Formats: sequence, structure tokens, C-alpha cells
Amino acid sequence: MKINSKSRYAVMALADIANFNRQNPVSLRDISLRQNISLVYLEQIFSKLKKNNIVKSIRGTNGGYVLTKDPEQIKLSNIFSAVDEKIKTLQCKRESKKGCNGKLTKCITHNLWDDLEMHINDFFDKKNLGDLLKNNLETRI
Amino acid sequence: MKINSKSRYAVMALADIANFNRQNPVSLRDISLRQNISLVYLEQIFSKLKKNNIVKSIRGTNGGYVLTKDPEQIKLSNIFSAVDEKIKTLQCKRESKKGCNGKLTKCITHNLWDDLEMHINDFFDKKNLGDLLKNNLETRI
DNA sequence: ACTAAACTTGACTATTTTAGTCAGGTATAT
DNA sequence: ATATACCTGACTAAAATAGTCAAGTTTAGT
Repeated sequence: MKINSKSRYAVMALADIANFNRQNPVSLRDISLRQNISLVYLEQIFSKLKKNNIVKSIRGTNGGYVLTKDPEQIKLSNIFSAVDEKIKTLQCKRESKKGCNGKLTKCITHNLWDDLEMHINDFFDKKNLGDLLKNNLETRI
Repeated sequence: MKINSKSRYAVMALADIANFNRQNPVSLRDISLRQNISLVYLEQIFSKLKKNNIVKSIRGTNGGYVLTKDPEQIKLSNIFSAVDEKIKTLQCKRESKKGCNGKLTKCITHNLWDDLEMHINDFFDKKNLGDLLKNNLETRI
């Protein structure tokens, strides 16, 4: 199990914006340099974040991106769903009244994966960007 | 985030053994049929489970595999580590006193991923094969 | 002794996913 | 004007995944 780079970078980049400046737009170039992420890749990621209304863009010189809400109001689950990180531990259909794999019963491990999925989603639903910043201040070396 | 088929199958197959028969060896062929998993793939998986002392094999006619312990004593974390499912949400080194990416600070999201990793590991450390069977009985359709 | 069932091992491979790059835009502050 | 910065879609190399294939060895039952 691992999370993919798009999600990781999305969270890092948004935390960077929140961390660095809450008023003025932050350019992807700056984020790219500070966080060491490819600029063009960031563009791809931010296109999704924008579509999902997590950031808004300001074009032209001195442009960049700003958060649409307070960091405290941006849940990590929002970010993940924006960049299509799917938490998907179940292979079979969740609502398989008819059972999994075309059988008559749920597969033995159905409830296990379902449980895990809920656990993880819960975790990300409870964490927001604000938490990250706080945490970061406390533990910065 | 998803778990890979090796881990899923490993858990399913072991639950099948525990479920079906606690004394006599269960052949991979039977598991393959009941759980709808490729026989040859199961062989690969059980080779690892055996190396990690989770099952033992009995060769020859009427042979198969048996659990080395009670289902209650086989934690899912044991199974996962046996088939090399790595829970690895951190990209950088955990013990990076010197910071991540060669920088002087931990990366902004370091503690987040670390937290998540602990959460998931904890989950699997608390669940054992016995739980699965119980759960399965309760919810079987 | 023979044979079929079942475990054992290592090499191989098609497909999918991942983690990006490339090329060519458009908008706007100065 | 022009440099800065956002915008978009197509493309791709490399890695991981989910297996298969081939050629065994071991042992219970007859």
C-alpha cells in the first residue's frame, strides 16, 4: 500500500502555499523550487485542484495560485478526491447483495477490506491543511 | 491506495483453510476452486507463507497446507509482511535526522504520512484470522 | 512398484499504472 | 511589447502487477 506521487505532491504543494503566503498568489515555479517537484507535473496537478475548487488561479505576471478557503477548511479527503487518489481496498462491489465473484455469499474478506477503507477515509476526513501547518511548526528541526 | 492481489489472496486463502478445516491439510487445488484464484499463483503465495512459518505443507496425495497456529494467533500484519505487502506511505527516510530530500528540515508532510502508516499498521496488528471467521459467520448472507 | 495427487522453484511475460515530459498554447501586469 | 505565469492534451519510459510456463520432487494409496 502506498500513496501515489500526485496525491503526495498535491498535499505538499498546498501546504506550501498555506505555509508561505495566505494573501498573495504563489507561483508554481516557486513551489517547484521549494518542494523540488517538476513544474510541468505541478501544472497537471493544479489543473485538477482548480477544477475541484480547492485553489483559484491568477494569471499573468506575479500570478499564481491561492487557496479558496482557510487551511482549516480544506480536508485532506477533499484534496485526494480532487487528484483521483482512490482509497480502494475492496476488489468486489461494495453493494453486492448478490455476493462477490458471482457467488451467493460475500467473499470471506469482504468486511475486512471494507473496514480498512472506512478507517483510512476517516483518517483523511479528520485531517485538514491547518493541522499540517501546526504539526510542521511543532516538529520543524 | 489499494492492496495488491497477493495480499488479498493470501488472506482469503488462509481464511479458507481456517474456515474449512482445522485438522486435515487443505489442498491448493480446493482453495483455487472455492476462492476462484489461479492455482499456480497460489503456489507462489504459499511458498512465501511457508517460508514465514504461517503454514506448513504436507506433500503427496491428500496433502495440502495447514496453519501452524490457531487462527486467533495469526495477525494480518504477519500475513502481509510474509507476502511483502509493504505499507509505505512515506517516501523519504523515516529517520532522516538530516531532513528529507537532502534539505535541512523534514518535509512538510512527513509527519502526516508517518501517522497514516502507523494507523494502518495498527489496524492490521489488531486483526487476526479468527476475527475474520467470526465476522464472516455473522454476516454471511 | 506404480501412479496420480500435490507441493516446489525459478524464469518468463503481457498488461497496467505511474510518474512524469513535450509542445504548443492563452492571459495579464508592468 | 514582453516576460511571466497559467493552461491543455497528447505522449512515453520505466516500474509494478498479476499472473503463466516448465520442469521438477515427494508421498499416499493401490
